[in-house]
Amino acid sequence: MTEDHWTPPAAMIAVDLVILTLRESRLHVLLIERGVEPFKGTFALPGGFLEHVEEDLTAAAHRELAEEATMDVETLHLEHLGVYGSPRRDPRGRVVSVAYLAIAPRLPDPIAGSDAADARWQRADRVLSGELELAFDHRQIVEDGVERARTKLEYSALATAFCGPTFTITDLQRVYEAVWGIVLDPRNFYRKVQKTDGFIVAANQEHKATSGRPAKLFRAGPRKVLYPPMVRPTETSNTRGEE
Amino acid sequence: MTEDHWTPPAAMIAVDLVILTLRESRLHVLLIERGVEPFKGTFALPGGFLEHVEEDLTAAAHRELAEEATMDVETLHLEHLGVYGSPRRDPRGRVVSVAYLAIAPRLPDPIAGSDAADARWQRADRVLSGELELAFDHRQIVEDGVERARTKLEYSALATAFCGPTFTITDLQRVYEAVWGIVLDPRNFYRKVQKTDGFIVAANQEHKATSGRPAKLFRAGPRKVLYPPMVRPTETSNTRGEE
DNA sequence: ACAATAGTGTCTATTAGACAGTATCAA
DNA sequence: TTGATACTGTCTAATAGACACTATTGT
Repeated sequence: MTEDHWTPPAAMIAVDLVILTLRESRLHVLLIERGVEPFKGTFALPGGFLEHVEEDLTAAAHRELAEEATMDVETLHLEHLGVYGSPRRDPRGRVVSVAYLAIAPRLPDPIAGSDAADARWQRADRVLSGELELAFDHRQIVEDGVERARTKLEYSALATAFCGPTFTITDLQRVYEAVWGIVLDPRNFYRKVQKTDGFIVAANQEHKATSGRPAKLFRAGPRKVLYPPMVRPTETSNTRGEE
Repeated sequence: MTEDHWTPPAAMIAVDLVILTLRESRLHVLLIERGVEPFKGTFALPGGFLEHVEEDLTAAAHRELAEEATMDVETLHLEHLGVYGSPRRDPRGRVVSVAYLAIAPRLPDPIAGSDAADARWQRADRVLSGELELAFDHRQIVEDGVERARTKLEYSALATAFCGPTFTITDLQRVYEAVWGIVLDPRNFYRKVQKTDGFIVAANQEHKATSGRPAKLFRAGPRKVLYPPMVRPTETSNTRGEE
């Protein structure tokens, strides 16, 4: 903070959101099809400009999400992901974008809002591979968001945020497998999860119906940080080789 | 990114730097005494406004560091720490600050630059405790930076960045002890560090002179990520109770 | 009965934690 | 020889990884 006698050049502040969820055991990211130039017609992250000088950054993020995807996500926890401020990243001028990451439990199908032609869940791997091109530098932001999620699964209870209010241990295992792109041993996974106090708590004597033996249901426990962490296997025995 | 027909309010972009180092086995942070209003005369993090629309954020960070602290830190790696954008955090108007974290190996005593009355290394614990008050929300930024450093010591080779080009294993242990504020067992520390391939490499047959048995010198190895991580003891046996 | 999913038990190898003594220098 | 710092070895408890079987439901 220096220089009080001249006015430094100002920039527009944008917020962008990386919202991740699981659909059919695959990691998906919420994207909107842009309805206005620039990049009209291509997919982009939900987000937008700070609207007035008094608006808080996270407030702007929540507002944009509601506007563009009509998602009622008051409870959605937004975590700061990074700042993207390369001088030429937006053709309209100097835009510094603050990116947030959120994990969505279930899948309230988004509805396109005012400025977005369409809002959809898209497979994260298609974005990361470049198969689906995004506007601005949003592919990079998605990549950073996915990487953050992978890391946070290790030392935090983030995985439960991918699940609904109640879930089975198998559900939880699917989260790890989808985000990490590997296969885990159910026996070791059960043991590890069960003995990590406060990670998950039994949702008393409730069960679930499919075909096969009913499963016990659990809820997210109070513990947010995992000591010792879940360990990501070391680049071997990757059966379902995603990415 | 929406709204193309009106111009959103712009904000000033600032960069702030948390530079950490070790002096006399204690964690220190680089602060400057502000030479201009607001907060003239109080300490603050080095930093300042983006100067022109084409300037990159990290470029601005490096420039400010050179200007305010006259530190020649081309090689200093700046890591994005966070964004601080509360509407009222700066009395001059809407300022969104991008904070960076860096770890400095040795201690080239800083020289006060143009806008800073003074530039000094200050003990981090005095800042965190509130004993030394900082301008703006800089105490919070320092707190976030220190917490980040603590975490990164666990799963990255960051600790070597606190040391000079060569160092002894004891030097490295002092880094962990100072940042974590605990005491470690030298035997277990030696074993752990030695068997983590690529963490440190021997700087061949060089020694050091003090009083006592000479120590072998090492350099930072190629490994940047530590698997398995160094583990921070669990809140017990904290002999030298810092913080 | 069979299919399908849920759940458990054991053995082994590795690792962290606790702990005490030897080695090498200068004075 | 003493003081001061550098280094090393062992035992034990906890944990991860590998692996196969039993349990409970619907059809």
